[in-house]
Amino acid sequence: MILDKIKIKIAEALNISEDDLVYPPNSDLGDFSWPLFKLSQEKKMSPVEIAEKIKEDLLDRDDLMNILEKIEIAGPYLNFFIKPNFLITELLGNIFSRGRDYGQNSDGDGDLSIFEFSNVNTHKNFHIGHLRNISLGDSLCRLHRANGFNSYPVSYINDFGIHTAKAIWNYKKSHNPDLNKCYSETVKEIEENPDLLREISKIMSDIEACRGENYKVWRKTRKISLGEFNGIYKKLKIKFKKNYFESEVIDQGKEMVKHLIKKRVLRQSEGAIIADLEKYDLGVLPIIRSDGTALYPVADLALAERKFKDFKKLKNSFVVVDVRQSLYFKQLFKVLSLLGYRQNFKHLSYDFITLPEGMMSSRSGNAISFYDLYEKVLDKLIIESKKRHPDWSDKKIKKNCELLTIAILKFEMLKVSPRKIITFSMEEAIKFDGFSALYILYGLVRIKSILKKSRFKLRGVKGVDFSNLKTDYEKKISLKLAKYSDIVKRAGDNFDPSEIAKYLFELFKLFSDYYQNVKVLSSEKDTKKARLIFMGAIALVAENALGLLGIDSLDEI
RNA sequence: GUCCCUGUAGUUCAAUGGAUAGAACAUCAGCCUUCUAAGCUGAAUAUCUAGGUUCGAUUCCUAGCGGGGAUACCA
Repeated sequence: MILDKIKIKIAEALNISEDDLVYPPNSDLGDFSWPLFKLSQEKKMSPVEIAEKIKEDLLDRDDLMNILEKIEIAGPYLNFFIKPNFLITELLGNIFSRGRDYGQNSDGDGDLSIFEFSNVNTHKNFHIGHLRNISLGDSLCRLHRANGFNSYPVSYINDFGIHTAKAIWNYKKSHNPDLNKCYSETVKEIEENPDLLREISKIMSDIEACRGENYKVWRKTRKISLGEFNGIYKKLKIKFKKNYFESEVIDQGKEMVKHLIKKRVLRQSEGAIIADLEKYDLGVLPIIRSDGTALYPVADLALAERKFKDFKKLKNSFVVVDVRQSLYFKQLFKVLSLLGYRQNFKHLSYDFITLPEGMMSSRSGNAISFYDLYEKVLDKLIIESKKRHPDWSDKKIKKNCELLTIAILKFEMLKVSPRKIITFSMEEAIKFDGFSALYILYGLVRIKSILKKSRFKLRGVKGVDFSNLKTDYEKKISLKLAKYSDIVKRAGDNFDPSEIAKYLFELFKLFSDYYQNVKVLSSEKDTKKARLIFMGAIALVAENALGLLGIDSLDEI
């Protein structure tokens, strides 16, 4: 915002587009920079010659020199330095007047968007792959909202597939409440004895027909799974606007399939029902198996229709699912467009989590469960926390560490760009230094501690003299704070929360340096006041940014 | 075979086509009578290969090589 204003002024004075101004790689070089390569070619003059001429002209312009401290020539670049006092005064005024909204924009025009994520399977493990999915989906939804969209999270739970029948087959014998174990045991048995598939098929058709013992067991085990999921959502503080279940849309989906066959969008082939999308270069999408049972798209078609019923005026329907299903969603969206849907469907893909020894899967039973990771991180934090705070009660330590655990886990999932594979190692996961949520929250706690000790109450920033904030640290941090809105925009446009995570880490690296070298509480009266307000601004921006990642801040660590 | 993603330091990741390619981890050496040392400071190491576009390429294009994924009845 403030930087845009300054940028525009400089660009106008130079009679160039503001996009021609870049940020120098190093802040010692300047705050904005104009590379002169193009101009020097056009004019057939050396960049230095041009730079000197332009610099002379600019120095005469009072309107510009009110905001600029100096202009320097560095080789083929013309570098501009903003007056720190001007920057800081404008910036802090802006931050405190916008408050919780600082950094947001209204680009989305309030368009209604929904983000479908979670996509967990009942009767299977909630593993760390789902943690990535949920952390990402939630953050993307928040980011979208910060960019002016009216966005809501919805969940879709697969409680109906053949995997439920497989889990139930073993559960009926073992009564093991660990349903994932039941599932993987059955998978193993089927490998040895493929004839079991007939029994599985019988269970599946009983579930579909809502009849007998199998259906009862399905209800019971489904409830166990959903209870577990809800516990995790609660811990992660994720609230969905709407919860969809495969079992609730499947019938409607079957009706739609009949209709689509009549409309010749779908047809029979090799005993199955398919959507032939060869002419769109999208291959073939199987919809109904040759034994008559439904495949994934049946429910997904109905789900799309359900969404439009529940969310009138829906403009964007986003689905957060891993990258392996890219082709599937292209096919599905094509079928929906053939059906006449004109809204924006988008698959937001991300790469999966692998283990150092290879792929993770519920099938083989080697997936790391959410709770396994959660407990390990929590235990480690509690041990450390007890060492640091012998005076804290066990209850306080536990509560604090639980909040920290969630923050750390979400941050780990979000700090990597969605298109990167995360190779998970438990050893790395329980280290918390460096680029981690703990580093950021720790810095924030230091700020809060200073503010608390100062007993200072902020009553607006109008008329406050910030000219005492003249250290290089303060200028660097101010520039960083000023760039926040650009980051929100970019992260939103790219659907990439890792930009926010990186931003936070960079901001707190600057802060840690500042903290180490500049004292707030012991500084002279007016300087102290200005610095306390400055601390408040950093905390505000940091909490806004953490909010976009779905992370709450703490008062003490 | 075809399509998609990907290749940067010992490892995990950065770098709107621009200046000396940045961090973190690990390793080594320092910093607590001073706002929380889960912190700070300092030290070594890297763009897969070959072309092309450009004043300028880690970034864009082409080919090759390596890794991962998808490719009709798994989800």
